[in-house]
Amino acid sequence: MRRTKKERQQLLISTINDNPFITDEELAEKFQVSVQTIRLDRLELSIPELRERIKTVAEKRFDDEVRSLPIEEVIGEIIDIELDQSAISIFDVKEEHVFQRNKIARGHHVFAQANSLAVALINDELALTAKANIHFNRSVKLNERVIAKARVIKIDENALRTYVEVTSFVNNELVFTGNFEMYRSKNH
Amino acid sequence: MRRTKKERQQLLISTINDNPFITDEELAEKFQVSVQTIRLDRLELSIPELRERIKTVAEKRFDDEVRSLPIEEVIGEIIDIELDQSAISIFDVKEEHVFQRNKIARGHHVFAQANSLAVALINDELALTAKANIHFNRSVKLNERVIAKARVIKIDENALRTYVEVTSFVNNELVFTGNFEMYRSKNH
DNA sequence: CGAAATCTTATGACTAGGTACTAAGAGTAG
DNA sequence: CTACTCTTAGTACCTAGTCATAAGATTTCG
Repeated sequence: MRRTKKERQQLLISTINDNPFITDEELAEKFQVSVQTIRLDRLELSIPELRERIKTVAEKRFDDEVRSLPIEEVIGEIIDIELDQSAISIFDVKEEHVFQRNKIARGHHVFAQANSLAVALINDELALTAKANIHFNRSVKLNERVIAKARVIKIDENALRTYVEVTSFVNNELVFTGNFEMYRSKNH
Repeated sequence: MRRTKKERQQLLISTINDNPFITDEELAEKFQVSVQTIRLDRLELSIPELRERIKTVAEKRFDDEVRSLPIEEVIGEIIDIELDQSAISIFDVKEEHVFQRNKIARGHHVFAQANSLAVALINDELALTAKANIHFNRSVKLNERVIAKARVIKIDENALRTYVEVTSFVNNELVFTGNFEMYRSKNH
């Protein structure tokens, strides 16, 4: 035995882990044992065969793609609204909204909450965002609840524009401010 | 012939495209032709076999993970990137991204593409949006393809800020511009 | 030391999901 | 009717395995 069985199996785990695309034959070559030994090792360690490993990696990617695509219709739940005046929504930050690495919410979700609240506030069937000036005051983390408050600042009947200010808080701490210039299709 | 060859092959392409995990046998069943016909079709269309397809999907995921930002955290598909310099992504507007009434893309999706591109561009493990100034020039509609181009304008080493400009186009027509002030954790 | 236990290797039969090639029948257009 | 395309069938072969059995090699223990 060049290495003990235990040593080899430990190495096998980490080897496959950082390259799931390796075949039993390559592993046998690498560890200078027979292919059968590698197969027994995999059996003992419950490591699936190459093709299954690849499939798992591929499926994971596929799931991620499907999951990351749709941002729901309205981001956050509107709990109070007075058209053309003010509105409030809450948004709970979950796993799917944060960067895996540091559990900080991706900016576009916080923006999306504010933006969709601004859209909802406009009493018009066609409300679009024309411009926005936004500011992320502090980062929002996993499991925090963001409360966004939107307020109409000005309505410009001629230019068909409505100006909305949105401020978002976590525990009364300001995390985001945004000034939205919204387009509307009809005079009010 | 239940369908013409052309029709079948077109359907084959899209079927495999949205489920690369389907076998020839399942395809044969689906199109009510023999397995051999499916194989001839794949040969003509240069569509690789199931295992190769799965492998490609898996490898793509693997490659992406190695890069500075995992793919599932990006809205749109990054097709070109030079860290700290420029990047390009494409985003196809689908049903789930538009207002039901008028089939216009919700602003936050266009923003999300631009914002996540700006994040990806920063060569740092912690890149966050601090501020943004955005402008929606014209509305984006269902089935349009948005091409976002991001460019680093300035890097402020002291303030740990990187300024990124993103311009998004549909058929060479400007639909969105955004100026992002990005926070980074480390000096470059 | 020798038997028992563990570890390693070999062998054979079988599998999925194919490729590559040959052959033949069906349907259609000129 | 012939020529051609399209479809189906069948064979041999491939990879990267599984599963089961058997036997050799090595280590451990009494």
